[in-house]
Amino acid sequence: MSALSRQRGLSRSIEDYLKTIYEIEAREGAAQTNAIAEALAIAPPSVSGMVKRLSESGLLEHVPYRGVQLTQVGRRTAMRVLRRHRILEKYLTAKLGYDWDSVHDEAERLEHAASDELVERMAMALGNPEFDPHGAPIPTRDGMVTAPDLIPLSEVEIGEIAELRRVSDKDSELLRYLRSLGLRLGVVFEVVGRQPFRGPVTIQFTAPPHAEEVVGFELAQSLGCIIRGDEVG
Amino acid sequence: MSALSRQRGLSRSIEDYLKTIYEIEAREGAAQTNAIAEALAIAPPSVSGMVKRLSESGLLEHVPYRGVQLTQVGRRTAMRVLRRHRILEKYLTAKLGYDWDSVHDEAERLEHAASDELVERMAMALGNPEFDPHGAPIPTRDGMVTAPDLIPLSEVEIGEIAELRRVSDKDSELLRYLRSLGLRLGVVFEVVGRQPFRGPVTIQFTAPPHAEEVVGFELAQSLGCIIRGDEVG
DNA sequence: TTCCATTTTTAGCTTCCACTAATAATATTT
DNA sequence: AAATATTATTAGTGGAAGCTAAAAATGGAA
Repeated sequence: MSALSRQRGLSRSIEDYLKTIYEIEAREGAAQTNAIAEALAIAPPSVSGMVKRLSESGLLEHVPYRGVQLTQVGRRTAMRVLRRHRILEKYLTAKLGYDWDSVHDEAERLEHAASDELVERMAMALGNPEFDPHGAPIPTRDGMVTAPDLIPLSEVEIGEIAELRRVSDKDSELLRYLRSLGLRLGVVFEVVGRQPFRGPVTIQFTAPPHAEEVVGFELAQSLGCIIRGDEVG
Repeated sequence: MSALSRQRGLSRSIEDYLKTIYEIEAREGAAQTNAIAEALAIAPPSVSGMVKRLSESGLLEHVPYRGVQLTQVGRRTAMRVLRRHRILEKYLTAKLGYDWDSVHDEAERLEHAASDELVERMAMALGNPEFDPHGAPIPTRDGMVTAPDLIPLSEVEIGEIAELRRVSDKDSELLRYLRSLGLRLGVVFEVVGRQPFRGPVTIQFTAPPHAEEVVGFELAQSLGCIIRGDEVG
């Protein structure tokens, strides 16, 4: 019985690995060593070592040279960390005046120190929110997430009215840029132009002053929207 | 230039050492190895090792076989940690429903993860409180503490009216016991009995229902009071 | 199929920070 | 002053988690 099997005593590192692996797995099916290393900004051999320990303690399964998948236990742990992170982000913005571009780093550190009790108290104080300030769904206490079906802005057709529902929380410079464009969660706009060959998307806000903005294709891919219906021709 | 000289990058361990050394030093003039070890619940040789590293990086001065004193830099750091801890305690009790007996452990972990910015936002949200939930003074941003002059309950004379102003935050069982006696901060009582030879102190609350309680000498030593004036004979 | 690029792993080090066992220095008592 | 008790330090170890350099496995291209 390894040292990992303490009650809540998973190290900061391990929590970070599990959370990261969960995210990569959700995106790509399995998490490869290099992808994990890059996401955590550490060297690949360090990942190999940790993966071995984590699989020995039953948190994930590892097919050498293939990749890694969380076990039930691993996934549940990852969800707990993710819940902590997202509730913290929500609390910090809602109650302590943080902006969506500054909240990630703070939550990143706090998620390893905050007890489940604290996080549940925060959730309570917030009225059990379903989404964090970037639109990411907050897992429930029993580890369920239900992400609404969103469409990347890059795939919204010309003439459609869409609402911004989700952005990535990772890059704070990008988040500041989005805010400067008026792209906050819940904002509604019409797609008025789309250049071919992965070209930029032009949008026009439906609310006055109906500003028009141009968004690069890559960025547009990362913006999750729902369609609000077509404009009346 | 050692690894310690990073911006805010003092490890959790180091922050704990500095805070603990500050507290012992405040109580006893200098912090001895064994006292530090006991306070941190680690073995004395571990302290010897860390003390060497800390003194090499200028955070404290060490006279072998004598003890340890913080330098200016070390003291300032300790005060920052202490400020973080106490504001966190205050915030958690004031805003998130924690009790004075459960708040210490949570703050103990968060104090190493919370940024100064977060702590200042909390302080702001609280109206810049001067005391934590146990009556300990919160250091200012520039590292000043002014502790009011308190008298241990064990030294309050019979017939004097006193107000409870400070308790230790370390032992949560004890804090629950105090609460069960009605001994909260700000409560006012008269000392109606004092047994000699370090015997118990009997108090009677001035507020209805004027309950009488008996407090052991050791406990009475740890309760900080201010005298509110004598009873009118 | 053979070769090359990519991806992963092994081997071997380093730092941090704890531990135990043994030793040394200081303080106290006789 | 000698003997004892207390206190602190050295010496050596261990685990967690990172690193680099070198080797190995895999998969795609020639």
